[in-house]
Amino acid sequence: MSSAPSENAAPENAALPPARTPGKRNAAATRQRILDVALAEFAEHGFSGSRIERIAAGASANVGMIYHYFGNKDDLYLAALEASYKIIRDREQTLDIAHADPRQALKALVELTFDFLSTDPHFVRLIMNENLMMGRTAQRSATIPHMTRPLLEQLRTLLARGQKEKIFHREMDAEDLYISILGLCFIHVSNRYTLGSMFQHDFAAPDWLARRKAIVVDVVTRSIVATPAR
Amino acid sequence: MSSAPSENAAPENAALPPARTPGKRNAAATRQRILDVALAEFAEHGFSGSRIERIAAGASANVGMIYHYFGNKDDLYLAALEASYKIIRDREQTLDIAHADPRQALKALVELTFDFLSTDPHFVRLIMNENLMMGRTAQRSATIPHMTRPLLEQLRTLLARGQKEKIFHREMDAEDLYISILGLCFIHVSNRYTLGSMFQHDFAAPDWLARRKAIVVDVVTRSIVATPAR
Amino acid sequence: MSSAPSENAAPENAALPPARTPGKRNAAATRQRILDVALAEFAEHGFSGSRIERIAAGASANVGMIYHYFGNKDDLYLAALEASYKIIRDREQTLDIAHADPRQALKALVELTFDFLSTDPHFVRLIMNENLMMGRTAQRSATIPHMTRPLLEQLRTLLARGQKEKIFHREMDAEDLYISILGLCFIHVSNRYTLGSMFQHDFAAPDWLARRKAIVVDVVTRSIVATPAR
Amino acid sequence: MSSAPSENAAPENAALPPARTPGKRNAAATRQRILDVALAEFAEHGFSGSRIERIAAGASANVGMIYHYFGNKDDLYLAALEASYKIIRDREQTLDIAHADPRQALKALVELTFDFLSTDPHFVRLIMNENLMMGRTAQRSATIPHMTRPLLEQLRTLLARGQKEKIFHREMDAEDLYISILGLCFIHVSNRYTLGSMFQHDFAAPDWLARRKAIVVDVVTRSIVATPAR
DNA sequence: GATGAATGAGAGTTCATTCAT
DNA sequence: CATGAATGAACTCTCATTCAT
Repeated sequence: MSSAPSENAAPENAALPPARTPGKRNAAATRQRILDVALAEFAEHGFSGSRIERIAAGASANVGMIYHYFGNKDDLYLAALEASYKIIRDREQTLDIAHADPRQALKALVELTFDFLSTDPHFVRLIMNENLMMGRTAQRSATIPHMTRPLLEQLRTLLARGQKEKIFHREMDAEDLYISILGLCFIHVSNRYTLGSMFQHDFAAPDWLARRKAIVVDVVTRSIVATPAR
Repeated sequence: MSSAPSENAAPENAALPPARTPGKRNAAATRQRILDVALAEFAEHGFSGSRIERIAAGASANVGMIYHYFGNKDDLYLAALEASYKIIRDREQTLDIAHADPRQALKALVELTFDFLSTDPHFVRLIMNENLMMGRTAQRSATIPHMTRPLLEQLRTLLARGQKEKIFHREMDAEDLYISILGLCFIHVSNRYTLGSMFQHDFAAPDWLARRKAIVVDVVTRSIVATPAR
Repeated sequence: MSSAPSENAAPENAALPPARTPGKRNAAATRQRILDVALAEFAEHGFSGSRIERIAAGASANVGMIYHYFGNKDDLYLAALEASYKIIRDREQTLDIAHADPRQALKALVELTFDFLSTDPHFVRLIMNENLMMGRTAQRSATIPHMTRPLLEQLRTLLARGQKEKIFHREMDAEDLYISILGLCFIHVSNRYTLGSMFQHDFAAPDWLARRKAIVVDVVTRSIVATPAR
Repeated sequence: MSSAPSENAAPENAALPPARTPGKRNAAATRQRILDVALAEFAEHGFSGSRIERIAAGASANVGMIYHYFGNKDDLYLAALEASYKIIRDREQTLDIAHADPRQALKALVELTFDFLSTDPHFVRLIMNENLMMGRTAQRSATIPHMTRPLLEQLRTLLARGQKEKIFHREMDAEDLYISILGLCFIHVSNRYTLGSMFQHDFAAPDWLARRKAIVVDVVTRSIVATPAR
């Protein structure tokens, strides 16, 4: 159920002996379990379709605990959304754009995005749901609006270097490039089921994903590399 | 509110032989009004978030009528989804791919897709919602799974001609091309709000759309046109 | 669907050529069809469980007709109840108690009651339902309260003759005898399903009914025939 | 209102260790109150005619609690039916058939049945309703189908002894005898209102019941006792 | 006479939230 | 900290009844 328990729960549990004090359960751990389950629930059912009671049961907690730790359904959803964003942000930081060949760096960036969106079972669905809700919750968040800052910075650096080196000849904006990458990496996940019923195959199959990833890298690269006059 | 104004509003103004009172005792009109409002409601609130009562009120009907004509909420949603698909399908048929220069035809196709997805206030949201529901309803539909047949045929014809004429040198699959086009035309609509909070501007602004459309056409074109060895 | 179409509908249809005047349907026949279907519906589903729309559909009529002919659901139920009672009353009149040996006459009466209750698919269920509704409708009826008059008269005559002839030595009241007969003839029909789940066989099977009928005749007879001092 | 006052009301008046507020925050008591009221409601109005809201109000609970404890209306009805059966079963176990004179034992059994059916305000109506619903719920029950096992065993024992002692000469089956008893004890309760409107008196009047009980005992006894050749 | 569209009240059921223990 | 009983508002759906045509 948990999308990334190791990264979130691990620090809490690290120093804890397996046997806890009987009367007092581990508060932080309970909170984290609720959050993990909530993230999965909201991703799977959307906001309206998610059930507080199901989250409580899934986290081996009870409804009261959710209200104790998170206030209400809206705020729990906000917390889940932020937690989900944090995962991708942390992932992006692992890239080292600066010291690579721009073309290789671009490839690495696209592949990371493609892999993350294709692999994380919750992120795309949460984003879709949030957009269906017209960004109501993301706007309330103190952290989400800035989430892609680092990625964009990397992209800008990368673009500038490529253009200076005449590898990328076009004056493409980082924003435009980012949106193209996102669109090409997002669609087969977001539209997995409607595409599936159109083309009659599974858009999450590993083989298909591997082939598609190469195509996406190619499409993105072709869109900015300098070409002899055409 | 009406997603199919031509079919609904037109007869009222034109010369109708039976000449009935618009909102009263008119089965077909009532059914259509319900369907139009339901389409908007489901697009705006998703399935769970949509309210039968709100649809009834919006259609100047009452709850009983909805159940009389559509059976239940699920089937009303199915009808709305099918009606929405029908609109884009009809639009696509207006394209004349066969008799144009492949490059121009591709451009026309991309622009039509871009414009439709950017303009229709309901289609993208319905598709997103349907995917969040794991395609549960699209699978039940007798018509939806075949909806992109004609479009794909057009795309295959176009690709074949372009490749024969050596304008398109790549052996790109129609499916792959379609998904790239869809991804590039879909993302700024589907992710309008989360992108908006990242980049702090409105992704539905006409100026931005016009510029972006050109970029998308460019990215798609570059992805398949023959280029001198690179 | 009709519980006794021959007795009720026959006179209406007798003189009618198969082709009716197109514009005007046969009013009396429609009314009768509704009544027949209503009787079956009320017997099958009880008052609350019966559906006006289902009755209309079953009678190949429409809801408006039911209100036109019968006023409302309550009055339709009353009409159905009275129609059902009329059937058993007519049946009882076929007995000729006066000119038979008292013991034979008693047997004939018991068998007639047993057969009617076991055979008519609706009567017992309507009576049960009416009793569950605390006789609310039977009390409103002008005809129902007198329905068993003739039967009781026959029973009184029969008892008096049997006692005068010293065949029936007991001073049993006609009412008491009637209730015993009714109880013994009613229970396997009224409690068909709960008895069925207790004894694991079908209480409407012809074989069982034939055997049981003999037992009931025997029990009733033994209850009133004169016996040497015991 | 309560069908099982011993289990419900007694603890309140007795010395209860936890001593909770009667109507508040007491799961078992709330559940029992709902069940008691539901039993009465279903007996009075039948399944379709019963109202969840009325049951909640009658039990000083709210609608949600009913769904919390019983799932849905169907299952609440099942619980009520089982509870009602349990009452008569327990009552029957109080009889000591084995050590009495067969004739006396038979009399005791008939009188117990007669009294229970005449006295319990709910049982007969629930059985009638269940049969109108074609035993749909009794069949789902794990306990009901076996409910008359013990009674039938008693009856078989009693019959065998009576026949061995030449008091009962007939080879009457226990099932046949049971059905006769049930029919004779059931009819004035099940058909209380239709009989009432026929005979113009109250079939629940104590005087009438006392007289009738003697008759029923007599009819049953005569049906199986050995008689000199007739 | 006949049709079926339309109405409105109310039924069963669900669910976020509160609160006594 | 933790539990789960209790609440009340709302939601989907049904149905007897009316009424324009």
